[in-house]
Amino acid sequence: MATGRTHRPATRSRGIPEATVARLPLYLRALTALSERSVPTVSSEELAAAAGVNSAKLRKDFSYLGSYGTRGVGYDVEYLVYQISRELGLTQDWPVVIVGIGNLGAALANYGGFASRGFRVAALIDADPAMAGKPVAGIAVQHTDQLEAIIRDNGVSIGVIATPAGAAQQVCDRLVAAGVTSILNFAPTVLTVPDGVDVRKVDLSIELQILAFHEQRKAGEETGPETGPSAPVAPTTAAAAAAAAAADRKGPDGDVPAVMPA
Amino acid sequence: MATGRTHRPATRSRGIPEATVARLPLYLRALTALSERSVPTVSSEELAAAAGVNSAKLRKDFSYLGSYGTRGVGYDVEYLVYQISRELGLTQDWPVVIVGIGNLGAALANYGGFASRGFRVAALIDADPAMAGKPVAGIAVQHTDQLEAIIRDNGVSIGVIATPAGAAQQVCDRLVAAGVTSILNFAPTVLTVPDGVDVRKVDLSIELQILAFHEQRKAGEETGPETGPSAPVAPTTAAAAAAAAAADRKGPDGDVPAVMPA
DNA sequence: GACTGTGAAATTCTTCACAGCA
DNA sequence: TGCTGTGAAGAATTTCACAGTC
Repeated sequence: MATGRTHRPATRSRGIPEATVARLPLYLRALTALSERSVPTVSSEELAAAAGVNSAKLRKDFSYLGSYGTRGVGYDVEYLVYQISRELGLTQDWPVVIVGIGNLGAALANYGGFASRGFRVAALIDADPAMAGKPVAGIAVQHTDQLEAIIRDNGVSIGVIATPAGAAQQVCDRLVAAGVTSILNFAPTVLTVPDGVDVRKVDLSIELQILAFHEQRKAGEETGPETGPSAPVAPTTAAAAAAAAAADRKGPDGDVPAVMPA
Repeated sequence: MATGRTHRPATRSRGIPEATVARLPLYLRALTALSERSVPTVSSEELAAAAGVNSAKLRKDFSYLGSYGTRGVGYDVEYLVYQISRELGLTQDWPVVIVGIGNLGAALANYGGFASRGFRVAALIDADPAMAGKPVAGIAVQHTDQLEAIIRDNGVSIGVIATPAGAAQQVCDRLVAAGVTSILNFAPTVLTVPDGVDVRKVDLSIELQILAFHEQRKAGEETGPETGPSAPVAPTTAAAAAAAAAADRKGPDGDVPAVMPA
């Protein structure tokens, strides 16, 4: 994912496997739900069911964090919430900026889960001058010109990119230059970043395509190969490709005005 | 993921690894961009760079599809676009319904990548009677009452859930009962589905938490353990947990009832 | 007796390195 | 010569199964 070097020093220091890290938020969510219901302890079996994984995997995952359970009893919910939160770095406050306030950016700004789990929306940034000053989710949108100042003034290290694909790399470069070292990318583009910067991407179109693959397979099993569940279309390859590429250029929000050549 | 049996009978030929399937959309996107620029052929090295993977992996991935390249030359762009599209089931038309037309649902409806890559938004569905009839992305929102009829009339097999977490399982059950067999879930909940139904989830909060984990580690490497990049907060564990759980219940869009101030 | 923690086996995924073909 | 296709090695992840502890 990163660049050049011998991959990343990555999951080395504490030795928590990446796959485990990716599941910790899942466990945390299930645990907070239990905590809310004042459930004092859970077994690996119960918690695993709530998190949608199997219990052996969960126990193995927790074993990387330490021995936080009690044999014959289970895990103390509150204690485990704390330990996982700490491990994930959620006991501190992470200021986040969202760049590109189209439909998606607005949805993200309004997303309750942001504000409450250690993340604070420090600023909303858009390239459209007409957006400047408008309140979205109670926060006034600021112009892209302010990007570097906002990052530095707020000590922002996490940036969310919800711009059209065409603007994403440029925005990314500016974020990184200003000091951001983690990026969540919603634009359908591969971002190039220097070593030491983490990028995670969320791509709606990709997820749907993966579903389509499995869906097609199901259909094929029932009715034989090459049979679709609905009106088969078979568009001209070139035309479809062009349309898809054009759509990508519009960005996650379609043609909604967002950040553009600043 | 699905059946209790020995998983898939692995119908001889088609043994494409899941990891490979997940990358095909990435290759497809890079290829469509090349196709648009009328580039006739690419080497594995070039295409891999464009897709953000390494070339050995790409060649291995393609080897599961067949031998579509030419030694000493590379891959024919158009041909590969077609082959991957076919493999992913994108040469047919997939009607999709989006349930939950809040900020996020509206963003999804407006997402250009949906419409152009084999997916067609067949309907937008919301539980709020006030939303019924309102046009979002050019499509009139329909009430949840119509869900089953819509699914059946349109032969929908893929559903997108963008409702609050509390409604997600119920919506999921109805979708599945009506015939949907693939679900893309944006609600921060684990969905339970019968065998044969695929669920993929997209969770903004989880992605951010994973970034925070790595971010924390970076900070720790520089300045020693337990040092934050910003104002450390250390909230009461129980309070934080309750707040987080409460936020989840509000759903991906927070508590905003409907479409943004368009 | 119940349930965790964990070596070891099994499986999946990635990378290497080179044979083989245009 | 240049680049694909792929066995084989290596790494990561998942699962098994059971010893250990409360």
